[in-house]
Amino acid sequence: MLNARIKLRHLQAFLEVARQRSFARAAERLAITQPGMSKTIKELEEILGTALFERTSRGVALTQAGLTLLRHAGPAIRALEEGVSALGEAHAAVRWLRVGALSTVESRLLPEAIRRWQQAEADEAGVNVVTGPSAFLLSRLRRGELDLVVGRMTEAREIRDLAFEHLYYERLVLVVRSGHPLAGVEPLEPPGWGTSPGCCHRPGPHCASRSTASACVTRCACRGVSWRPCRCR
DNA sequence: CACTACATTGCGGATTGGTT
DNA sequence: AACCAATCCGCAATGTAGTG
Repeated sequence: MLNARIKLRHLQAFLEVARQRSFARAAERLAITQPGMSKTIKELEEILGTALFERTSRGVALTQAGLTLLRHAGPAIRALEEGVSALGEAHAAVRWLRVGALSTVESRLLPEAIRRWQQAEADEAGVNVVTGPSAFLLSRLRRGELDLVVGRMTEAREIRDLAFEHLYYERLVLVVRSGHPLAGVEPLEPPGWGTSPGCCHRPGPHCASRSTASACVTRCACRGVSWRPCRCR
């Protein structure tokens, strides 16, 4: 239980002195007198029963106890400030739409979509965009940390219990080396790939595109195309 | 030794908060 | 509402240590 004698002013004074390394400068920053600052710190030290600063003729330095308090008081005060700030935003009725998007979506589709949405909404709602792999975005969506995700269709298991809507088709581009039999073949449709061995990114521990690879293999197999997933370097 | 920069102490008025 | 103790904070004086 926090000692009831410890007030917010004590912690604010402590943090400012720790920042400024000087009672006088900290007092100036907080708009109190230097003796007032000295007393406030002394009170806090008496309450805690330990010295927080080493006094020198040229200022002050944190003691080990001061460092320990700083590690906890700093985040605590910041959390409090953020809480008060959040209440202020809620009071001002600021709405935020939290959108998860793949990097390709973020740069191409999203800017125009956000512009249209804000025009349609005609209010002060803001948009907070988070990018990352599908699995990461979907996990945040499930935890309620995102309002919606714009990404690729993925395995049914990952989108189970989620409402989704098909937005668009994405054009895929086949890239081959110079001199490859498929280079210059036009139009290049899957049946025309013949028996050419293919290379497809195989998901590893660093990659979450398992669904992309498996879908690729499945679709090619349906068209009688030999398609061997391998790890590209 | 004088000056400067800093912290500490004592005092007192104003404010706050709990109790009746 | 009145009372009172605790708290807050400013002013003035004082102490300490580094510097030229």
